[in-house]
Amino acid sequence: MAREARSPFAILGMLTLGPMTGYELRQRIEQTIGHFWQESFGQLYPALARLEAGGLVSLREDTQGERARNVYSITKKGRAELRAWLEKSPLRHVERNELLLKLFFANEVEPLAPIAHVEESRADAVQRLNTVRELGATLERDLGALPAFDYYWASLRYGELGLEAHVRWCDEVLARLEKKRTREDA
Amino acid sequence: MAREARSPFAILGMLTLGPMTGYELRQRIEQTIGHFWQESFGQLYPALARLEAGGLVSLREDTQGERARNVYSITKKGRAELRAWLEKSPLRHVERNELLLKLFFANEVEPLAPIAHVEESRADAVQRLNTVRELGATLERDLGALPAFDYYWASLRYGELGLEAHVRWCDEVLARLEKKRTREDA
DNA sequence: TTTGGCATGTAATCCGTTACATGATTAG
DNA sequence: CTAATCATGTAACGGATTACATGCCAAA
Repeated sequence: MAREARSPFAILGMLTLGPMTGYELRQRIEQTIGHFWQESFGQLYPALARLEAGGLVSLREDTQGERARNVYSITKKGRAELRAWLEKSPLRHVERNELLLKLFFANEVEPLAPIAHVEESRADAVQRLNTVRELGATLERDLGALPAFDYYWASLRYGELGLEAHVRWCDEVLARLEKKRTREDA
Repeated sequence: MAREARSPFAILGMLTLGPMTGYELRQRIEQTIGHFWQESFGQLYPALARLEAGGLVSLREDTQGERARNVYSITKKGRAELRAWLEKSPLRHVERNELLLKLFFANEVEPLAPIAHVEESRADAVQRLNTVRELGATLERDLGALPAFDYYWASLRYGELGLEAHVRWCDEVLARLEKKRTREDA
């Protein structure tokens, strides 16, 4: 029951980039796919243990640096399972949107509240849009020649187009709500 | 620990539209906010029981129709808590995106797989875009005069702009991946 | 009579965050 | 010396979906 676990596949995917510790996994996930995928230690370490038990990753305990480090690598079996998963169609599921939920029932409160929510959301989106655009420039410069570049580009372009649309939506909604507010104040 | 529960507020919000059974709640949620918010019975019934225990909703057992129906209404206390929640800024959190995850590691598989995923996603978005636009027309005709109309409109407009952006993204990605495929076949 | 809709709920399982707990190394 | 970073884990808690379980009523 429940949804199929996807954290293990995110881990296997990251391990195709090279062997890593759990700690490094968390960092690299944050740096690369962090805009649309996050993992916490509470997920990572137990998931790694299960993957190792299933033979999808192998563990090398690294003691040469004096400090204990558990370095994980993807195995042949792990790579095969990852590929099979990558080829399966992703199932769409409805993302809960708390901002929209608060807006939908906003007639219960003064218009100033939803207006503030949308303004905050807009500011946040503008800021993230800048980050995404900067990241896009760096990525093209540094990794533009890699075969995987098109796929990396796709995820950034998703963020860019999505955030642009979000900002436009905020502007349209704010215009309407301001109009509504002056209308009702009169 | 864990995130604040939001299902109870979705329920309270729906109950501002009138008293309802758990079954009706599920239906009306599906019909109205279903594009960005879903609730299953596994959430609804326990949540309703807790809301009643806390005095945020009141229960009237309806036996006049011979069949047992538990009709819930929002109480004054419930409405006050709903309003307080509606005024608080929604916390943004990163939505996991399985399509992007599969694309990000798509270099592990043949390009045909990610192309198929994006094509499916595009078809799905186009279909939902049609639905949203039809819904928008009906909404304006039927509820255009309500004070809450602007808020209902906002949620539909969100879907419309978001889906348009998504379709555009699919087209851009497909163009790139097709180019990549012919390049690599040569 | 059988299918579909109305209606209520529980159980299993996994998702996911936050807090707790511990300790070594490194840079300022 | 001390703060930040590296590093590994567990515990607690609640969120959320899916499947299971049950049964009535109405319409075809």
